[in-house]
Formats: sequence, structure tokens, C-alpha cells
Amino acid sequence: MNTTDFDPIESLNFLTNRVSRLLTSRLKVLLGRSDFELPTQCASILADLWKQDGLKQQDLAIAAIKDKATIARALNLMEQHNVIVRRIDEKDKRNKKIFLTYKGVELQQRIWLTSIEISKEATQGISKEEVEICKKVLKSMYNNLKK
Amino acid sequence: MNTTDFDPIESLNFLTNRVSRLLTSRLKVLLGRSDFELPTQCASILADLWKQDGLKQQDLAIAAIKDKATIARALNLMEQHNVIVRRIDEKDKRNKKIFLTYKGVELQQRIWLTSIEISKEATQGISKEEVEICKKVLKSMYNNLKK
DNA sequence: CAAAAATCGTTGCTTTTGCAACGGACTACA
DNA sequence: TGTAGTCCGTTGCAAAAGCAACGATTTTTG
Repeated sequence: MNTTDFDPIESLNFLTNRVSRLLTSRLKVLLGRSDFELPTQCASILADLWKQDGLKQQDLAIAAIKDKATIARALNLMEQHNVIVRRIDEKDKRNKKIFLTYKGVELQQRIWLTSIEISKEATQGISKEEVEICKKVLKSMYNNLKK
Repeated sequence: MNTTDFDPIESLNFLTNRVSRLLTSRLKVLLGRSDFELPTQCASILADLWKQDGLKQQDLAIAAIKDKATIARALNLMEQHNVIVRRIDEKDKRNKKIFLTYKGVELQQRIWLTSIEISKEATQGISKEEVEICKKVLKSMYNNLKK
């Protein structure tokens, strides 16, 4: 085992971590310009709510791979800003279901458009085929690791 | 623009974020078993030091895309645990150069081996060619976004 | 049917992180 | 040469995030 064999930039852990961080910080900058008054993390939650209105908090915590307390506090903020609404699940009163308000949907649109813009910046000079393969591999890794 | 067009799992931001988080949490679990007494973030710093002993703190902050104060505190911990040594750069006394101790090198080895193991888990069922393309694309994105 | 175990969201506490301000050291320019 | 501006690491402070414990509710089990 030779020390010089290893290069951090060849490690998937390193690469996904840095790219993710750079994409998020770019998102923060671009959203900040158009008075996005919430912490960037909320953008991630909004994305998860995209196709699945009515999720409970626990679902969101799992989807975001974060602690449920962290999600609860983010939702508090979003509720204060009238971006989401919490409603108790009558079928199981332990759960609170999360719904987007009209303002929340608007925010989603803005985040969506901005992410697309950032993806274009990020994949400049890379062929579409290769980007697609990259996404496919990431999806497989996600499924492998998700448990 | 139709709401149903969007699926978060198709977004590079989402994918890199989740895969990175899952890889890191797996790393935390596996290192935890073999009494890795430092916060997981230190593993990332150790990786950056792999090929470039003698970096200054600012370099590490940039490499890790984190605040220099955050790095300084992580280095404090690592110094307390005799994993690294700080030495003032005599040529420019503003800088402190970071060097690994013997114990630090040992740690690196352990982290390296563990990352390889995790990568194997994560890429199970994916062809090597596609994994390579994925890494290549991530590297390009990294360079595009790094500025 | 009753008691034990599990699930969900909240709260308190601690750790981690980033931002801003500071002092010490170097550089550039007049 | 000296003065202003820049760069580096540290510290104080505030925001963000995880862990553990709790009450309320539901499910399981005997």
C-alpha cells in the first residue's frame, strides 16, 4: 500500500461532497438576490415536497437524511413565512401532514428554475450523454446506500 | 412550465447532496467502530493533506470549501489528539503549516481503506466504465464551479 | 381488554458551523 | 521609508444541526 497511490479527488466521497457543497452555495447566492428569506436548507425540503404534498415530518426527515428535530425547526420557519401549512392527520393523530401554500408553490418554481440554471453552468463543456450517465450512476448509488 | 415535469431526484443538486451525505454517514459508522475519536469532518481534512503535507490553514479551508475558523477549530482538535502538528512558516510568519504525525498517517491509511470499502458497497451493480464516467463528470463540474 | 412497545413531533442541551471583527505580519506604492 | 492595504489565524457571537428525553397517540402482544 503506497501513500502516493491515493488522490482525494479520485474518491467518490470527496467528489460528491465538494460538488454538492459548491452547487448549494451557488444556489444560496442566486436565491439570495431575489429575496429568498429562508435558510437554504428549506430549498431542499421544498424539493422533496414537489411530487408528494401531504408528507409527514418524519418522511421529510428521512428524505433529507436529517434529524427530525432539524426538519421540525425548518418547518416552523416555513410556516411563519406562510410557505407551508401543517395539518394533523385525522387517521393517525401522531402525524402532521405538510402542505404547500400558494406562496410555497411560487417558491418551488423559483428554486426549480434556479437549479436548472446552475446545472447548466456546472455541466458546461460536458456532453449530455455523459451527464446522463453520471446522474444514472448517482441514482444507483443513492439506492444502494439508502439501505 | 408544468409542475409535474420536475422530479427532485433528477436534479444534480439533490443527487450529489444525498449521495454525499449517505457516504459520509456510512464513513462515520465504519470509522466509529475502530475508535476514531475525531469528528468525521477531520477525515476530510486528512484526505486533503494526503498529497500535500505542509499546507497552510487557509489552503485547507479553500480545499474543504469551509470557513477558515471551522478548519482552525478542527485542527485544534487534531493537534490535541497528536494527529497533526502546526509549524510557523519562517518565510512568512502569518502562515502556519500543517504536518501529519505518525499517528496521523496511520489514520489516513484507515480512512483510505474504509472509503474504498464504502465505494465498493455504493457502486455495487454498476459497471466500472460508468462509474469512471461519473467521476469524470463530477471532476469537470468541480472545476467549473470552483471558479 | 389491558399492558407493553413503538411511532411521531416537540423541547432542552451540546456540538458544529459560518460570519464579522481583531491583531500580527507582509506587500505595494508613493 | 513609511503608510495604506492585504493576507493569515484567532476569537466572540449567532445560526444550524444532532442527540436524548418527553408526552401524546397508535400498535402489538399476551
